[in-house]
Amino acid sequence: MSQDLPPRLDPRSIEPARYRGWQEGGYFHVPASAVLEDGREPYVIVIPPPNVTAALHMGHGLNNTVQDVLIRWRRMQGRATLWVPGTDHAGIATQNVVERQLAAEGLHRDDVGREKFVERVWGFVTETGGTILDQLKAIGASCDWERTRFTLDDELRRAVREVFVTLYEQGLIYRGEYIINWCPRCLTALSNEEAESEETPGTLWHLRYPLGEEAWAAAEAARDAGAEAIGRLDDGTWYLTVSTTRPETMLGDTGVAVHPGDERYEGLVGASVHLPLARRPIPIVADHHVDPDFGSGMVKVTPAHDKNDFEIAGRTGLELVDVLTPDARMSDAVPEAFRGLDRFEAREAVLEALEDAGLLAGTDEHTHSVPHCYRCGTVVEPRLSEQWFVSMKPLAEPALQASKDGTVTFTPVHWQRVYEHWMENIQDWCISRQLWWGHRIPVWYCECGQVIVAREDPTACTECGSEALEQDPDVLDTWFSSQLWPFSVFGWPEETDDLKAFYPGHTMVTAPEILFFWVARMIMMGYHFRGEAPFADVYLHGTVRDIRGRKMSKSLGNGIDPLRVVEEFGADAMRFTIVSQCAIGTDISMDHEDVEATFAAGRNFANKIWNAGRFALMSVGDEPVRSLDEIRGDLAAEDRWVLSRVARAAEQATNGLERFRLHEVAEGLYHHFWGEICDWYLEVVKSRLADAAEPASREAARATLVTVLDHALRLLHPIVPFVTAELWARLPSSDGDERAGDLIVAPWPSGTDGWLDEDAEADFGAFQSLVAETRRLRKEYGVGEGQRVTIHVHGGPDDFLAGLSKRSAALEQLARVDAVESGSGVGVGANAVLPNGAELFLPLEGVIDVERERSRMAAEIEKLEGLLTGVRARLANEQFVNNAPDEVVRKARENAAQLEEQSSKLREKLARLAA
RNA sequence: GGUCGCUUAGCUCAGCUGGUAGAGCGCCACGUUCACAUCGUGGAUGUCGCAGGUUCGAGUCCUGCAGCGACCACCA
Repeated sequence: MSQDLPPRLDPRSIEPARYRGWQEGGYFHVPASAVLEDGREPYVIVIPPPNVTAALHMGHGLNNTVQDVLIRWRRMQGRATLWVPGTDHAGIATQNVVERQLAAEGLHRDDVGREKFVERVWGFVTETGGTILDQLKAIGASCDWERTRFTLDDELRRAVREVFVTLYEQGLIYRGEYIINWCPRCLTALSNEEAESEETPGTLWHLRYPLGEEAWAAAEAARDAGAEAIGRLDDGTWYLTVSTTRPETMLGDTGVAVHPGDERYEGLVGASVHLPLARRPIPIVADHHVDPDFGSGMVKVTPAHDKNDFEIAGRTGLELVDVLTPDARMSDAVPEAFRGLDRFEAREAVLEALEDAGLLAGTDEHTHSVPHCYRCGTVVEPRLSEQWFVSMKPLAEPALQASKDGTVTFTPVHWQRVYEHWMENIQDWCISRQLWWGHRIPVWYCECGQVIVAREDPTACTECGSEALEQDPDVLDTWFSSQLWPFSVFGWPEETDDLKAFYPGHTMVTAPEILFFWVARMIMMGYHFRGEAPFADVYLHGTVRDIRGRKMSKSLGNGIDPLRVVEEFGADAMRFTIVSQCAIGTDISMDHEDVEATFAAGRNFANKIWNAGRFALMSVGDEPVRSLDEIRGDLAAEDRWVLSRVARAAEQATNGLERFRLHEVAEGLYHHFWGEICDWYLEVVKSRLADAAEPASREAARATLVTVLDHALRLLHPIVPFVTAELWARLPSSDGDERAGDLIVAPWPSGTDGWLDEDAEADFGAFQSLVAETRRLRKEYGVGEGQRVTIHVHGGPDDFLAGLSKRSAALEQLARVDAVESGSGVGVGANAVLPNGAELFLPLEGVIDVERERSRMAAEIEKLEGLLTGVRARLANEQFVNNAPDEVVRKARENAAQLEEQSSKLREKLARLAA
């Protein structure tokens, strides 16, 4: 059966079928009873749910490969292993997609109305949503698909309601009018996390605000005391200077603030300022927030459009004037000339008007960070608005503690501090969104003024009995439902068996970008509603970047489609490539312009596994092999060596997986398999596997080879599941040791410590260096591959030479040595000293044409010397050294040094040949 | 502005608690005898960012400097 394996691995012909086999075998599914009744230890990962409309990209490839590696490993360890898949409804993102579709038809969401719009989104999501989960199957993700969840499932709606209402009842959710981040394009409030700041070079404009006459005397005194912000216009009016990066908001100024201790402006507090353009009087107030040392020490206060100003207003009683409409145009609160202007047009218009009035004092270059909507990139506007908030401080406490006492760990550990810093400075969370797609806020308003917050939709007012209830039009931030994911997927608030069995989970694998959006909030919710953290370890992997270090993205066109990679090179190749780059704390870089080069390592390795397996299967045949215990006495040194290496590989892999050092695991196993099993063991053991070989030795070799391959395939399976499973299924069984049905549930290698054999390792290591030195000498003296040689060995450990005689076949195979003789050897030849002290002599008389080799070398030396003489002559020429460009002289010197070295090496070689 | 990180072979990066510099890809040469040319064998290439310090010994620890980056906050 193994004979029909093709010499080249064709992933397409094995991967899909193998995956189907796993699914049909039910290997991905684990029932709660496995934990609750059978007492198996669970291992649970909940997937970071991709956006329901997303298409698989390399970021998902990375994220899910890592999860699958961990899942497969734990499953093999015998844990009741569960990976829960699902998707996120992704409020803004999904709504934007459908709105764009509507726009293509010339429609706006208002044209179709809320109900129809939501229907349409559902249609879209039902039709195209979830394809990403199918795409995950192509990369081998062993999720329990029977448990697939969607954040808008009825079950999860119930969880959201329960959490909202409970938090409300506990006073942790409240509604109020505050400055929030507003996206004028998405027309919704955003959380602080959703407003991404970006360093932007901009301008700081200095504006002059005329003072009321009653303040002129104080102004003059302030000016005389050195207050540069105070001045006098041509018409004699006294003014003060304030600065802003958003001049259009000056129309909404309702005051000017100074620091209460600022002596310069003491007499001005309480005075009035004539707000230009708006032609309103506004007062000067004192507030601690103002930094007297920054700028003029005077701040214009725009309470409806700035968070700090809003707080100043709250303390000083300044009015609130909202000068912007939701889509960021100037509102009716401003003079007619500006009404309806877009905020940026208004900026120009305001500046022009101020300039005309002689009230623009000047400008400065000013780089500051400007918040942008994380979904559409529009500049976010701080805006006064009535929204729902979660009071975070009380929730953060246990979640912070969990990090500090190690209940929850972070890898890389660096993120622990970032997490803690954020938790310590946590701010309330604005959770209402002015969208239609999402979890509707479970709050109803009655005309009598009653506010009803309820788990079930109410039919009548609890106060007046009226049935005319209006539900709050807003929906919740997407992350409000995502944060419940670790328990909502198990049916919470029902106390289900799943919940009992699988909560808390174990590992959270995700990207650092959503540490605050999601991870932190899951931990808080876990503590608040379940009394414990939803997972013990947070593994934060890097970002997938292109060769120039740019994040892969659709808009940059620098992405690599994982499905294309699977199609061309196989899922194993992609997984191995990803995992081998997965060093802790580093990003993954891939060249989108040379996809083949990027995945070559993985593809080649998968093919190597395939061929090594193919060869081993052919050599071993179908007959069952003995157990190792049975043939222990017949084991050759190389058998004991390779088993010892297997034991080390297993230990190293387990250790690496436990610490999320996936890159080390991949690299270690790669070397073990390719560098030890393929390059050495298979080559050494070839002759013993031949039909003509001595039977006891052959049986020992067969048993060892099957054991080694069995273990190697198990160790590699989490990373490259397909090719390993394909081969493993074909391994002959060993007597009295029935294999599990499929590699996916074969036991993870452990307890191989008994195979460690330092003597065997030292002994085989000496043999390896002998082979390596022999090969090197052959190459160096041009002894062709077809030419058999005799080598002489003497010195070194006593049994070294004796051991070699048993390996004549291996020496023949590895180094084309047909005889080993003891003693130092005589005549013309090459020699080398091995690390163990033994001396190796390779006679060359009669092997190569020594005279010809000598004259070839001599000729080469002559040629080098000729070149060297030329270069030296040039360097000796002062004119050349003085006049030629430095670069040229430097190169000549380097060249000379190089030639000298080459020539002296060759002379040495010639001398040895002569000896 | 605060915090943290990075700087090692042409490229992408490993190097845990200090002990003779590593991998993959790429490059050069040779090789198809029976697992694999998606292969084998051999080879070349590094003042481990710069400057000091601790040490018998520093890529690894300390200090300073330079360059790059991340996260957070934000003063108008």
